[in-house]
Amino acid sequence: MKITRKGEYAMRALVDLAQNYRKGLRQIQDIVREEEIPGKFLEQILIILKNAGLLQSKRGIGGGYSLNRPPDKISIGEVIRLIDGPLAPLGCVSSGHASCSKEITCGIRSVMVDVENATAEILDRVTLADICNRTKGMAERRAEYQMYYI
Amino acid sequence: MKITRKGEYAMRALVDLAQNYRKGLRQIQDIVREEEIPGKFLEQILIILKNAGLLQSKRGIGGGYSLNRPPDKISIGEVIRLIDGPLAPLGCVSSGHASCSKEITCGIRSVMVDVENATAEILDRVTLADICNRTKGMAERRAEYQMYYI
DNA sequence: GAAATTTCCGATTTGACTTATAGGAATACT
DNA sequence: AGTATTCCTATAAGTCAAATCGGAAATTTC
Repeated sequence: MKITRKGEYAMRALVDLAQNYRKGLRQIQDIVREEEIPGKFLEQILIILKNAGLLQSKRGIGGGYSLNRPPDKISIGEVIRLIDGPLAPLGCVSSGHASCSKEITCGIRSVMVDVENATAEILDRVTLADICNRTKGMAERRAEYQMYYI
Repeated sequence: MKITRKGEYAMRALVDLAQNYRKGLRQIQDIVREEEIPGKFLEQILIILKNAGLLQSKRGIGGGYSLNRPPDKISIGEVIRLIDGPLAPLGCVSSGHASCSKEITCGIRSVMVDVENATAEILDRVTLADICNRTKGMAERRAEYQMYYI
């Protein structure tokens, strides 16, 4: 599995929206300014997220985006699968893929299934809310360090 | 982390060589025939593996390749890192990468570090010998199933 | 209802990288 | 000498991610 820039942008945007949950609608340009993501590219991404039911949107003046579920109900795994596809590092692992000539007896494949499961175990458990907390915790610890340094 | 075709070919070739460990040298064409890998492409891959010390080679008539270490001393992780690069699913996770603007406080990054560690945990532990055993075990179980089916 | 703002949509371009091929040089055996 | 094999470099071809462009549809404001 590879997380593309698209997937990274999606996560960053969602974390941004999670940090602003219940503060009304947030416009693309707000996110662009904060996260330094190409606007037109982000546009496409947000539409995907919206069509998948993760976001809610409104057009026109005063419009924008907001999370359609609480931040603790959206996992990173869900996002990455939506944007970048299956978590498996090898194509033949994903179901419905029949290219592997010796699929049934392929030992390599079975290892990659293990990797996929281990990855899913993590990414399906971590939510946007967790990311916010981690980020916050890190910022605080960093502030402490700065204190000592002075 | 994404495993490219190149990486997959490398693993397949190495497993092939592991299955023929201590049976003398094996030529590119032997592997090509068995594994259905483009010959000239495989050539480049084997050279990389050789230069990294995984393989031993000999030119001319009767030449070929063989593992330079026992199959249980070569891990899949070592191979993938060599061919396809770092195991992290996100660029900013790999050491020496300074592009992430908010690197220190980036919660996403810390999750990806977890994924990288979990992946490495598996891939660095599984060796070519393990793959051979898994493949063998699967083939046997498959044979049993065939028996019942008749 | 006209104008302004914002999301929505599709096509297209650009660039980088993976995949593969081509041609020959170096080496080793018979 | 001749043949078989690995080794090396260049380059073509194909694929896909990343980004841009231009405009359509919806919503609010005046």
